[in-house]
Amino acid sequence: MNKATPAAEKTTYQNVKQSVLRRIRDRTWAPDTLIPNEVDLAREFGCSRSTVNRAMRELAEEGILDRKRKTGTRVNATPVRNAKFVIPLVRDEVEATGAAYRYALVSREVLQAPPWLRARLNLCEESRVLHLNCLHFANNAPFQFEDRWVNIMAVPTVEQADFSTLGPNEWLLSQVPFTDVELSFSANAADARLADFLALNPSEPVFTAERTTWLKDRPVTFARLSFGRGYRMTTRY
Amino acid sequence: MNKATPAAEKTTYQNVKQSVLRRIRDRTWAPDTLIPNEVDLAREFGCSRSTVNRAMRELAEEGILDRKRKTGTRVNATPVRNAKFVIPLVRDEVEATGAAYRYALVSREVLQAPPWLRARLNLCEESRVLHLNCLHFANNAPFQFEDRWVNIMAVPTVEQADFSTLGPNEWLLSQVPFTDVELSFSANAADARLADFLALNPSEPVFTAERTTWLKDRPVTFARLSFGRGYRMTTRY
DNA sequence: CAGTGGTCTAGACCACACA
DNA sequence: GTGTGGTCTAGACCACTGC
Repeated sequence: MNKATPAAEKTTYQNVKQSVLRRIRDRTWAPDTLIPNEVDLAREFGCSRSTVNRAMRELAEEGILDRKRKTGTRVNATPVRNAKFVIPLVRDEVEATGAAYRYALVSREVLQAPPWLRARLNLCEESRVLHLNCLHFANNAPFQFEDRWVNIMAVPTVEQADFSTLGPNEWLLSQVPFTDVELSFSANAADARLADFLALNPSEPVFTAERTTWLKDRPVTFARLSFGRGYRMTTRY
Repeated sequence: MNKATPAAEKTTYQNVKQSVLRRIRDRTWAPDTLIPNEVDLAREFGCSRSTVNRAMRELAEEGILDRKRKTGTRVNATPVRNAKFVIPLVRDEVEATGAAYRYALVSREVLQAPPWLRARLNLCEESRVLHLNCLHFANNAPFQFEDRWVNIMAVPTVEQADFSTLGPNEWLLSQVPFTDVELSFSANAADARLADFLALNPSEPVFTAERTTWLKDRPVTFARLSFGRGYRMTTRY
């Protein structure tokens, strides 16, 4: 095979994406412009329609283009960019920084679901829940405080589980499937207990994540994760 | 045409995704299991390999599966789920709640880039930047304070732009292309100025987003967006 | 080397949305 | 009706990677 005389390279969907992005950037196709249809683009780029389709579909998923049947494809004027965040296990997040991960169980109790939780998870009045408080450390400094509630009816085996060495998040992930997740981030002031656990000053700001998961309309668990001082969640795209 | 006797439906990639997810949930394919290859799955599902491929590719993108050539496709033991956040314009975010959006320019000045900004954006010493402070209101209550810095060398026309009625974010989006974005969220305490602008108590926690954008290695702008009391960023998947 | 996923093709039919 | 994107197919070649 003669590598010095390469055959005409095929146009890939990546090529098409790059070309389209270039035209958008250099304003060949300004915002709100209607761009040619897939058949024409395929002819122009010298590739099949499927290749163009994949390129355009991905650009639409990324929020760059807006596609509609019959109307055609338009350059999105306000690129409502989708930021993707990777939500790792605490253990992985800590170890990724090179720090040693340590987990500790703070408390564990089974009780009737309190009203606020019943409302949030849509539980009936006599629902029993497992309530856990845990701490996750990075190099022995508190990294995350986990306040977790598990719906026992949805996960009966949770009552027998031993959470003294393995965190509930890892346990649940390996034991319980889920279909839906709601994730919410906010900034809150540390109360006395939280300040204590995370070694913060009272009312210091705390980055908070709340996660609720369901298995087909059945609530499984609610967790409030409070992060230590200086935590940032970062992404690039 | 007899609709009562529908032809055998074709298997779609959505069907395949659902089937695969079901098998993962009911532990037919437990975590870490190696699942059949695309050719076998196509035969089993009665569809073409391309259809299976698309289903599996999307599940891998979503973090459910882990795919490797030669090795095959494995069920991800720790579903490092990718959470997608839609990052809209402030205007759209406010108006989506039904509130009236209002924008106000607080201050505007051209100056030498301060050292911290030079370091952050990798600017040379004599770089000039436009510094803007803006407020975004929802029903006349402060919603977001925007502290923005624009690299004039990257966007020369910004010096002539009028930001008294249109926010810099909207202006930049419509005027300047970009290739890379870094986005970072954190919780911070309000300083006196911020408390003033956002009608907060001093040192109250503030949800903060910082966004830096580049156009091919050339830094374009850095913005720190501080949100008013009670702000949440939420997503479902 | 051989098995797996990654991609391209050419053609086909369909679903939607606008006129 | 008609034009657009959405998807499926059957087959092909390629690229990576573990043996």
